[in-house]
Amino acid sequence: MARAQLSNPKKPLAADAPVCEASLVHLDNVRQVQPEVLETNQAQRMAEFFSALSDPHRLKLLSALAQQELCVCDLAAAVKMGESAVSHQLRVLRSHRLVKYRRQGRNVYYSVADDHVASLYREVSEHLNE
Amino acid sequence: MARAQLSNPKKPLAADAPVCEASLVHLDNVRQVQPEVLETNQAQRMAEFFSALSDPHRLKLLSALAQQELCVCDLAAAVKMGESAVSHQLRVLRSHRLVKYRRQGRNVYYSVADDHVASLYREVSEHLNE
DNA sequence: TTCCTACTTGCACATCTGTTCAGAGGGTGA
DNA sequence: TCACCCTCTGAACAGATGTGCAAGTAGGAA
Repeated sequence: MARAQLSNPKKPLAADAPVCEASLVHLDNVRQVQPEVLETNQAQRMAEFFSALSDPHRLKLLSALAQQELCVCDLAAAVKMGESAVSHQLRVLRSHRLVKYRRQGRNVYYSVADDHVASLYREVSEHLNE
Repeated sequence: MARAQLSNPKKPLAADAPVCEASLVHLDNVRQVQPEVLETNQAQRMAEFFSALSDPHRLKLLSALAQQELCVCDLAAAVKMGESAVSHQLRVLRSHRLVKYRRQGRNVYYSVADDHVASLYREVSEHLNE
């Protein structure tokens, strides 16, 4: 998942330190933009979310689950992965609430958690197909 | 970026091989879902795109650029990163067409490339704030 | 109970990622 | 031309990720 390397100890850069060695030129820009920069916590959460979607196998799993509820071994067969790998990846999706699951007898059935995934999917497809 | 480990040589799994050792139970499901599973190439592309957004620093950079066009050293100051690191990350964003840039004198000014990013941002915020 | 099946988890390993450092462009102005 | 500034790039490193294996858990059947 996304790394927890948010605090960069090097280059502390006081709030009004000069930028680019000699440039007072752009200091205004920096001051203007800085308060609008995504907060570290939120950036971290968002990065972790995107990170959950940043693996082709997980995307395949989601696309399969978007069709219908499936148990782990069916998923493994559908996307041609080992069951262990599927289980590992489902845990990632689960932890980001991208899928939900229910146990029925010996099987665990997974399905997509909500509609945001579908919207995201559409957005990205659009971007990629330009 | 996302790994290029899409072809898994283990567990080849012929199209109509039995699933879950003994289960003819779910074979129908697998057959039904399999053709709808995201194609490997597209899954790969999509994963790489999400991967570009899966780093908190890159998200911060984008949020800064969403405010206004900025040169590299201003960006570095705004998100408190080293300039080299910023340059490396901008390359990632650039290669996924999330930002565009123009050279003006000694500076290179970056800005967000299109509106999809904003939409994505909204979608994800919504999901995360539930 | 015991066995079997479906799934999960811990570990080790190979691979990938993001950072810093050092140095190389590329452009400006003297 | 040169010196300087801004930016980019390659190498090396630490840390993270995904996989298979092997062991473990949970539910159902005998």
